[in-house]
Amino acid sequence: MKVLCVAEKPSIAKSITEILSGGRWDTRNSPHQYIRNYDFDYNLPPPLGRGRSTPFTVTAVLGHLMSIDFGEDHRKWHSCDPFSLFDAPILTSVSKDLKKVEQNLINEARHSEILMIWTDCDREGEHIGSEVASVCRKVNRNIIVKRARFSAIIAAQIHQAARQANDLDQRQADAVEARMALDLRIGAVFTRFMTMGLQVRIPELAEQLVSYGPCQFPTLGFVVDQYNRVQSFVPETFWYIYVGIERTDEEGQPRTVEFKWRRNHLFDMDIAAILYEQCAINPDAMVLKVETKPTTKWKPLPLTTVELQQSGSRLLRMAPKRVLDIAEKLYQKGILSYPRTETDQYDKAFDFNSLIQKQTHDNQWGQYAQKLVDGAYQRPRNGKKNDKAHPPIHPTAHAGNLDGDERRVFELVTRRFLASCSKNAEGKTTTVEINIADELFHTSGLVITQRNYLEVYPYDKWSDSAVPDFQEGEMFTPTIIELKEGSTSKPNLLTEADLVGLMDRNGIGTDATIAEHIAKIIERQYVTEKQEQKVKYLLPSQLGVGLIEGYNKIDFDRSLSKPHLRRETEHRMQLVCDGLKVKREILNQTIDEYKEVFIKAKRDFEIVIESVNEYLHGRGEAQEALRAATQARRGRAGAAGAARGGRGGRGGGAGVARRGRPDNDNDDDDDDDSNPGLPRGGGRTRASVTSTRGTSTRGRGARGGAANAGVAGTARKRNYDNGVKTCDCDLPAVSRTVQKADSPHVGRQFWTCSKPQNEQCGYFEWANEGESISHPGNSAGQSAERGLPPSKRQRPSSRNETRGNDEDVRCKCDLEAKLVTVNKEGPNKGKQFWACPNNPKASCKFFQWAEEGNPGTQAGPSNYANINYSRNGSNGSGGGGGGGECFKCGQVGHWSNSCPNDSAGGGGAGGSGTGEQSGECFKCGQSGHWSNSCPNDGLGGSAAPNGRGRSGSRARGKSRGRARGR
DNA sequence: GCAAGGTC
Repeated sequence: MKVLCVAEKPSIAKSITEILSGGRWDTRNSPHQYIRNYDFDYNLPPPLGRGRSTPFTVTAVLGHLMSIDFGEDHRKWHSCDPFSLFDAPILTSVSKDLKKVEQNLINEARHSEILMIWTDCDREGEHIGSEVASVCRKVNRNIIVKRARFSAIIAAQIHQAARQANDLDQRQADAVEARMALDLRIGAVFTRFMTMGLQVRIPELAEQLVSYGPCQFPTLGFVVDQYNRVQSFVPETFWYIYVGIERTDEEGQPRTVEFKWRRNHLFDMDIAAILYEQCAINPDAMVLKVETKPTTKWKPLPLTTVELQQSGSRLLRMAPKRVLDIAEKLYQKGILSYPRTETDQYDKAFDFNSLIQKQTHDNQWGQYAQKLVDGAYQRPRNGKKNDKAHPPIHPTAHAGNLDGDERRVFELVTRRFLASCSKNAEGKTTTVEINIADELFHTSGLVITQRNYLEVYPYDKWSDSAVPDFQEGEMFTPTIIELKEGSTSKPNLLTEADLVGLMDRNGIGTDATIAEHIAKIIERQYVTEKQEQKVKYLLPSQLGVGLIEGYNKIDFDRSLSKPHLRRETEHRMQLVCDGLKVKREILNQTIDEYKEVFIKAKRDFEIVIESVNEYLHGRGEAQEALRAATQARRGRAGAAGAARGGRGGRGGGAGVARRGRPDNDNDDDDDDDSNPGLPRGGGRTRASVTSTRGTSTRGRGARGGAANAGVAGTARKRNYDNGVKTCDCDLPAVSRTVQKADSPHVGRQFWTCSKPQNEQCGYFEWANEGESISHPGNSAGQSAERGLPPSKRQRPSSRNETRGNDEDVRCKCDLEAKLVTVNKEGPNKGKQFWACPNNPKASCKFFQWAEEGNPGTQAGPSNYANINYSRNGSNGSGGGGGGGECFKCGQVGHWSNSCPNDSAGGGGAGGSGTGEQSGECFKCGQSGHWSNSCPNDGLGGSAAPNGRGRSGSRARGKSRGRARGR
């Protein structure tokens, strides 16, 4: 009896071998240069084994083995209507470059009785396992397939995984298969449609590939949102009292001690002036309090992939993709652990000592490592994430021979590792509070008592700033008392590090692919990089803004440029994993929805074309502003000193801006503890809320919305009378109006997230032209309770299936909660509870024990029939609007998946739809032929747009719809 | 010439 073990990658195959074999194995080459086969005997007990030495072979694949594509008929762009790709057959085959990997499996499986799958313990791993099984079964029908599950490469777990191997989880594999098919179909449909549509209409884009992807577009959406936020920013002037006193410090040097006003600053100059006058008339200061407290600067958490990319981008100024590529190289050289991990906590049995020991030879951090070995070591902090597959990124060896960027990345990872194995930095802060004419001012200083991890981690800045001696009760007269003017500062464009964080928080891409998506939107010329001094920002191109704004003007239920659609796909995959849906259901449901989105996009594509054209050529101020920014960037081409730093003008000189920052804000490090993409100065605004101006309109709400202050949770008009616009947190968005007189967008309204600044999701959207935003004056919270967001009513997701049942269990995201069974040993084992169905990154952490007889537990295919009923009802009550008709027959009152006129089209849903829906040539717009055989080809780009596309395509779309309904 | 996800 022989057991064939297959890991997801060669490194894991080797690690498993080292553990199971006890260090004694033979190795053979495989047909593939990167893969080796390891042979040894292992004592596999019953029931799997016979309790005696069993021949084991361990090998690996290189991730997914198969790839999918359309058949020959549909692979050529001009051979079919993009719409037909929604239903075209998909072929699965082993990729060309992986044929040798397949051959190795075939060779080994022929002579094995058991196939043991050792892929990573996640959905993708389960799918890769199913691919391996299918290849092996082709040559050995009776091979027994077992799945070894392990969450860390440690001996106890690996042995246990082998001995308790069970079955592959077909549901997880199915979920991945659905995701793959959806990504391919949706990506291909929209990419071909957009590319061919724009190429013939806009001469500059004649050669341009205009792709759509469910991750690409939301990524671009974040960049455009932030660009718009910067454009719409309205600086607001504030005033504050500045107090300074000259004192000699401990070294006998004179210095000015600056005191901050407790009120921070006020937006009302009159009140600030009155308070200032009182201080000026009676400037005697009395020291009320001198307080010294211990303070801690926390050491960094263990390093995840996302963190590595962000730190690398911020501290080393490298593109996230480059950081990851280098980490990958170092991993292959054997000096870094696996670099794609979501885990920021170490396993209990992790061997820190020997790893730290390896670094003691380095001439930069060797001494520090030795100190850790000699007793300064402290176990790393635990983060909250664990992918159960890989430990945090850490150095596995010492490397003294690296140079360039490899050296810098290795140094960052190693210093971070050593820092995380150190003690926190400790210090003492002294706060002095004084009173002048009943106004309070304070200053503080820091004395670092133990630098600890800071010694090895220079990326974190924490510096001494001792306060000269003050005594409680002491009286003095300040050297300076001034009324100063300042201004809230403009937000910056996104940096790549910001974007990585936004994508991570919104579940766009995975730790391994986030960087690729960013690189992709740059490659597609949707976004360019803009260097400003030492920081690189992401500036959307005219094409990028034109596309996003164009699509935003089309009234989709779920915008193509927002993260919701991707989140919905994730949610549905989870339903498949949980057995609440089957693959076919979510495929049908999702494809039907996208067909409707496509029909709408096609019908209204003129809006997108106009928007792109406007940004490329239009005379509007917003368009010219963007063109100017793009051209300035090109023209500058790195010219020194041209950049202004991105922040808006501050009225009060250099000192003002610093004064506005939160207390103790000397955290100038790489911690991602705020959302840098949001307008700065918000803390100042909030501080002023507590001022004496309770009835003043200024300063009550967030900046930029002075006229709308307090007008949160506005109801959306048009098609959503009962609904509200939601942000990316799925909370009611708030409206704001651009007021800056010199802004190209002045007077324009936009939607943004209602949360406090440092918690905002990054959502930004211009209100549509002509959209009337009513101001009922209710709070966002009230709105949320009363009205459903439009998505909830119109989206045919699983959320709606049981809508109307009062006993639904919903998580805090308002998603249908998933039922989970406790597997952990203990008194609750076997009990069920409800949890948030979102992926761990987006989870709201909802928890509720399930009770017996809870109707939610019966969710299953039988509920599927309710979808249509529920949807019809909500659709009707929602007022319908232009987008509420079935795409199959064109009638309102039902959706395509329950179309009573289905047979009218003849054939399958896709087949019939294809011919009628959009069967015209892209070049001339006529039906009866495809663009590659267009008889009107000679018309050229200039003739095509005139009239034909603009009025024609829209009118045709509608008439076809009606015709089908007859 | 399309996507996103693995990995090398």
